[in-house]
Amino acid sequence: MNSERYNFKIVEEKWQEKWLNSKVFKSKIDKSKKKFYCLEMFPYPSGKIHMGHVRNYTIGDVLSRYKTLKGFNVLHPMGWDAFGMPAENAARENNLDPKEWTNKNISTMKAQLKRLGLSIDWDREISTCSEEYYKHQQLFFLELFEKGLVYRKENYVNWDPVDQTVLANEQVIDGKGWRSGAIVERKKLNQWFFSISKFSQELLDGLDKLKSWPNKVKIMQKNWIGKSFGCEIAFKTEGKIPVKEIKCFTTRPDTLFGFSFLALSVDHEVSKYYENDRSFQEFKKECSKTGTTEEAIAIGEKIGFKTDLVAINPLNPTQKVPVFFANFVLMDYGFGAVFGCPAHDQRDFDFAKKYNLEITTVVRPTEENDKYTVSDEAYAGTGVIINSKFLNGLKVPEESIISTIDILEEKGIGKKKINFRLKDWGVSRQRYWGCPIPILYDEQGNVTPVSKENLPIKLPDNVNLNSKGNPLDANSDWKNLTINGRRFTRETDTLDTFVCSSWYYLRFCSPTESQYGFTKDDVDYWMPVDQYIGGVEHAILHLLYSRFFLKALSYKNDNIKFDEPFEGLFTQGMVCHETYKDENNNWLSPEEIELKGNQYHKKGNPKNFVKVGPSESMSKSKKNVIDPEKIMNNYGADAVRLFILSDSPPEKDVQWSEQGMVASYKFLQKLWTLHKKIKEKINSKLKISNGKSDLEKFSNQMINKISHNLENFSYNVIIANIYETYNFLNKEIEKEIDSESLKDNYKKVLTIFSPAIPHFTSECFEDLGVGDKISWPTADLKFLKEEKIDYIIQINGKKRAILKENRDIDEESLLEIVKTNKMCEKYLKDKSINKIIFIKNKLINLLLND
RNA sequence: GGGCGAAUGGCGGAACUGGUAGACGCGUUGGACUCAAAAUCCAAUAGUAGCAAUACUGUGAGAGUUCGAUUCUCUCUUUGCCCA
Repeated sequence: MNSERYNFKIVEEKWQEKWLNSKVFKSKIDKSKKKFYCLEMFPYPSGKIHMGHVRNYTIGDVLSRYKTLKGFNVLHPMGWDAFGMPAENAARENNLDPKEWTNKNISTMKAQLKRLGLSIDWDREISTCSEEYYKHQQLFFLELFEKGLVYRKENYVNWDPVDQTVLANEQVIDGKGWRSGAIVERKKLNQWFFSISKFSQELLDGLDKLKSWPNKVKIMQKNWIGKSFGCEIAFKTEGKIPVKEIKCFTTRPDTLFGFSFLALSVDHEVSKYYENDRSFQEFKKECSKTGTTEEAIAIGEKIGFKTDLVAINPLNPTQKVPVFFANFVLMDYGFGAVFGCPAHDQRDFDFAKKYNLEITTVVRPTEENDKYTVSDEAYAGTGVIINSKFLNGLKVPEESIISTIDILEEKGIGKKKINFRLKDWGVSRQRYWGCPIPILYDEQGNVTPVSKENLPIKLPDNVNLNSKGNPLDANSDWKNLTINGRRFTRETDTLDTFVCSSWYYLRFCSPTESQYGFTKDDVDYWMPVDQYIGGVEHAILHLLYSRFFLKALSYKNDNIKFDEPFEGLFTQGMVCHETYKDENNNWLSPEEIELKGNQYHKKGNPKNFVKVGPSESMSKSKKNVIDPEKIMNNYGADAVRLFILSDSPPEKDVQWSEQGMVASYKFLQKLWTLHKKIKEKINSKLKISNGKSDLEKFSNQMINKISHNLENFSYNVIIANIYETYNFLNKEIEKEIDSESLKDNYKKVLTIFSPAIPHFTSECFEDLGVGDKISWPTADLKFLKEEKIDYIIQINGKKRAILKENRDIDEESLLEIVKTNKMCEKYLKDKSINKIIFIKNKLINLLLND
């Protein structure tokens, strides 16, 4: 027997070079072919790739290769999300240039991705930190500015005092900065905003059209947009200060008779009467300690500052309640004012308890009796309205809210209103390593957009990153300029990196176009992305921003003929690994431990036992990472691809297992041995004509299975199918087989294996000398139908036998066979058949009279 | 607290529209080869009873629909994710 080992090092390198040199993955517009745009979320060039990338890009690669074989014109590009804070931080720590640091990482990671054997059109590579990319982004900014979709406003932001930057809400975790861990403060700054909220309704409606998106993601976006139906109410006020009316938005106008206070944001215009009030200023300071996230507000203690005003209940004018400033009211929700109904809102309840305010129950749960009152906690459920005069008896919520709004509208007190939770997107970042905002300020501080012919506004080189705050602001050479004798200063904030990733999918269509970010022709052909693949952690922001950005670009622009960027979305699960700690609770990496018996201990230290923790997403901080490069060096790219696909469905988390990895590696060795045997048989030129052979039947069924599983992203099952095929062929090869038939079917088998293990199958094709121009085989239907079928024989619903009989056998004939069958006889003896359930080509169920 | 999902052998997981539960892999056990080990190959592997054929039980728990439920409906438990 041929004992030649499969040398993945030589084979993989050889094919990767071939693919690269002959540009097999280069994509061109070809209107005679159906296109398929496969896009994976592009990586941040942090240094080297991690297993999450391996998984993400392997999934996309399998799909791209499959679609190519199916005859689609496939666009499968890759680029770099190259702006962002880590470059700046790393550069500062090591006294490097962020650009150099980033480019070095890009070249390392690019080599690693090539090493994985991805079918990427590298001619379309883009990097968001290149001028060639961001100059278009600056133009888009100006375009949106002209359309009135960009504006500047002073706003409270989450301020990270350590990183000296503004954080987005999602960058604040438990009131702390996501990177620095510093307690986040509230600070007022002038910021640029994109009017995403203008598109709230459209973004919501668009979700219905996204048929191939996971429902989960659509629901998350829907909740994020947060459409609520309610009512705007104007409360009359009285008091020492000259405020006569305060407007509120509420979703629960039906609880107006439970009104016991009015709460204002500290930024509400009423606050101007308290500017010189020292205790108010202190209160305000206290409020700024709470973050601005909804969660921080919900968890934090509710505090208030009583004003000199009282508000009058519009439905009950004799009732006058105090007006507070409160830390749980945000200026950008509704009108920065809410009415408090403690009995039916927990937050209001906590507040009322603290300040000893009245708590009037106005909703009674249906199952409770007349004596029901709210006592220990607020009741926010369904029921009927009580203690509310003319509202009494209304069903909550289906009747009560609408009826109350009608009454309020009739009386001219309130107005029906729809409110969205989605807030405008603050895009200013006080950072160096980002896309400069193309805006100038004259000496009076007036905003002047940079004229388009002066783009790009390039980031200056050689900045001092060790200055406090924004390095661009400290760089006066760059910041100050004179145009026609007039002095200007540049906007020194840069754009949120989410802006860069909000349109990169368009850029891939026209990666070298210099006039505009993309051309109509390119985008008309390639867009939308047919399949987008990435982590579920981007379910809300990145995907919502991308959807918005396309809407903003097509706003007042008829050139863009599609309104959603991503037709299909697939979110893959994380790669997990067990975690290890030593006796002192320090994290240990898998390389620092070894197994003796069934107990792990520290390498070279058998007495230092290791505590094994749960399997968690690989992260540097927990040291449970496996370096893909090492793994690829040890086992090869195909083996890694095989393993990363095999163990779990792609949408679920997968556990990294060294044993599983080794098994995949060994499998390819076995497959190579089988290949050699098959080659030998093919070359033997044996001729046997025996009609439909088992081999033909099997390979056709397998084509059907693998095609089906590929369409459904059941990639783990495909790997099982590959193993099954091996098991079958390994037995079959011991028999006498017709050489032509073997060759023909084996080629098909290699083809359907090829999306998963492309180097290996390319080598096999070459080794056989059968050429590499292959296309996806179609299963011949005549082989899918077995002429003998396993019929399930049930008696009283219990399986009693399986009989192999002819296809399409009728009920009577099958019944006769069953009656005379040894296995079934004993059950039928002395019984009569009451009813027969017969499912053609499946089963027969005999119900007996007992 | 709300929303969405999940629960199948020792483990990861299969099972098309209700119709053979446990494909495939890992692990484990036994065997072959070897002076020995590794590697490789072969076999067994849900549980219980039995020498066996076989029988019974079994897809988180409990009910329901059905000739038949891992699959559909309801209640509960545990758990994950997102929002709060």
